[in-house]
Amino acid sequence: MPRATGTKRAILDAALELAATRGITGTTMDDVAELAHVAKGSLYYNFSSKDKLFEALLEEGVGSLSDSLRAARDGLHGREALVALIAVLLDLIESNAGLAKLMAAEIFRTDRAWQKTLFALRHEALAVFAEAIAEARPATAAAGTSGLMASSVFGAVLMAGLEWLVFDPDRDRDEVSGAILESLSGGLLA
Amino acid sequence: MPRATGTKRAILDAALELAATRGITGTTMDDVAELAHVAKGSLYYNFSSKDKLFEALLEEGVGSLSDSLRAARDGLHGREALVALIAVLLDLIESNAGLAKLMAAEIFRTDRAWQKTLFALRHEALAVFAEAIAEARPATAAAGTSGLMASSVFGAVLMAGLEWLVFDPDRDRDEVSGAILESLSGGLLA
DNA sequence: GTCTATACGTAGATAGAC
DNA sequence: GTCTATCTACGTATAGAC
Repeated sequence: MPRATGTKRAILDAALELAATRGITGTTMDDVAELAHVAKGSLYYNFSSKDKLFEALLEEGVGSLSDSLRAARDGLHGREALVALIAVLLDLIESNAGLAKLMAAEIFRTDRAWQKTLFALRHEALAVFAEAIAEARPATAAAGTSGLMASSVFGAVLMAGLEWLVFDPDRDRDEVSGAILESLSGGLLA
Repeated sequence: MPRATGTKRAILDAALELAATRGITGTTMDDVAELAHVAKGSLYYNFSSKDKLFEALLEEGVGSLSDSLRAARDGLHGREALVALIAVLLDLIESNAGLAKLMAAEIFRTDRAWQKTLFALRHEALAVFAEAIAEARPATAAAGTSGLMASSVFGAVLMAGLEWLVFDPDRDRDEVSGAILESLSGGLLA
């Protein structure tokens, strides 16, 4: 997602890099300022508070996640659409490992200032999966469980993807992709 | 896991309850002392530091997770073993939602004082799944991807389980279980 | 073994020069 | 729009009474 330049960009990038390993609460504004090579005052000029800074960060990151997923699904149907979504999600996790870690850490917290924002974004991203699942399996849609299955699939990709990037980065990407697809293809349980 | 009584128990319970929503860094020793109805001095008498307190908490929680998984798998083979593991994991998440949230938030952080402990415990729990997968699918074992598939399955159950407990608690447990099993049975991709 | 009181460092935030 | 300097509050940890 990092694209534009300027102070805001540098701050957001630094904040993400730090929070990916230390968590948001564990990341200080002094650390962010130092890594971004700006003074702390500039942080508060560009973002009114620490909460707003990280809300902006999550909004940008998770928002673009939904966009990428929608684009990947575009024009595809049934099994094809789901396979494409899984592949793109894994790509996004790989190229935004920091954001993925942050999401994994923050997604189930309910006490945050930006809770509503994150909830809405999370819902948007999962909805893309849920829609694809509902379309592929009308019975699931009727049972009202496509949302749960979307979480299940999303969780499988997220956890396996981060396992790979954090603890086993030398492994080949295709192996990871293959393992996820096999686990979701009934290779284990069918 | 909470079983014994006494000050240590009260402290651990309070710490878990708070950290489940605020995260560990966001939980203060003052808060823990207040909720546990003990003075802050008692915290430091029973645990030498905040880090040690939470290390003990994770060790107890994640350690018992591995034990429960091993017990569930005991005597079962192939598909049966995996279905049992998934069911028990969902049970454990339901009855220890706080710990599950904590795990989700901490599992991919690499800067913690207790990192080695948590890594080992995580590995132990995943190993139970990996062994069951390797046994059920020798081809997977040969390819060396049973660990990745274990993560994938674990992530599916964890994410769907927390989605249920945190955002959709009124839903029936069997629906959740069914959705997870279906997503892992190839209902979507086969 | 648990309490109260306190020391010490640090984090978020602001003021005002440039 | 960015900087330096500073304020204030709070969090971890300790000391010492009971």
